[in-house]
Amino acid sequence: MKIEPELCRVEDALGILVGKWKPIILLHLLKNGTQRFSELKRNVPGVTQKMLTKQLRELEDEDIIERVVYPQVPPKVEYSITEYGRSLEPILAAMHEWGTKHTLHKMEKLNQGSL
Amino acid sequence: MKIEPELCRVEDALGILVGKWKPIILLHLLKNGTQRFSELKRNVPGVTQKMLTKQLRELEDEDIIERVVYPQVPPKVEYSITEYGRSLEPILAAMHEWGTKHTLHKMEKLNQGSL
DNA sequence: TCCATTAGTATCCTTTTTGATACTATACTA
DNA sequence: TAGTATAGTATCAAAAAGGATACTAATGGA
Repeated sequence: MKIEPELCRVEDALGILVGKWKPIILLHLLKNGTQRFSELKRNVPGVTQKMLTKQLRELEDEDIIERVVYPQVPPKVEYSITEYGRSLEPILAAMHEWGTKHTLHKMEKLNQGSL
Repeated sequence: MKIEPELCRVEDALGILVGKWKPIILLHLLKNGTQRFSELKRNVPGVTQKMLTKQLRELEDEDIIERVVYPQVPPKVEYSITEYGRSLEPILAAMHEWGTKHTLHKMEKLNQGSL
């Protein structure tokens, strides 16, 4: 690898993905396309309104997702991945793949421990 | 992408990389090979002993790095990436690449704002 | 004898992140 | 007229992460 630690930009990508609910939010938007706030809330089990709002705002601030407000009552707000946000997909896919292997790796380790 | 949000293992990979000093520690070990504790401390500017120890322990617990203690005084402890830990390299590389583009993206955005 | 060296711990403190809960506006419906 | 629905805020509390500082053991060297 030729990443010079001094010029490292890993943190930039990491910073965007870090947040208890961000990966799952992104996966839902990538998989299902545009979603309303309430749909996301249903799809992200356990998240509170406050946290969902916060994570969405942070992703929006980084241009990863787009927020569209319809001027009506009750409110309607739709969220979707931006073109730019879609560029995170390979990273998410790589992490998912690695994570899957890592889960196995840890299970093997546990089994060894019990022999 | 075919990651089902319900079966998502992104968090596993993310969890291992998250920690204020972990990426830079990993990059140094990947680039320079085995390093002593004191070398890492020099190479990771700003880190305290406590944090360096903590992050190293966490990486060790996940089998990403290996710790070898030499029974001598003053102590000598060497850290190195494991084979397994090396499998994170593509992810780090992808994040670095993305992060580099993201830095540019943000600069463009700032410039637009000042027009 | 005193000091430096190394790889840590121990303690206390601050900051950041996350969570629980209650509250809001406004239109539509029963 | 009371209740429902939506996308939030506000406030307070708890937990997690990070940081500052001081301390330790044992050896070699001045």
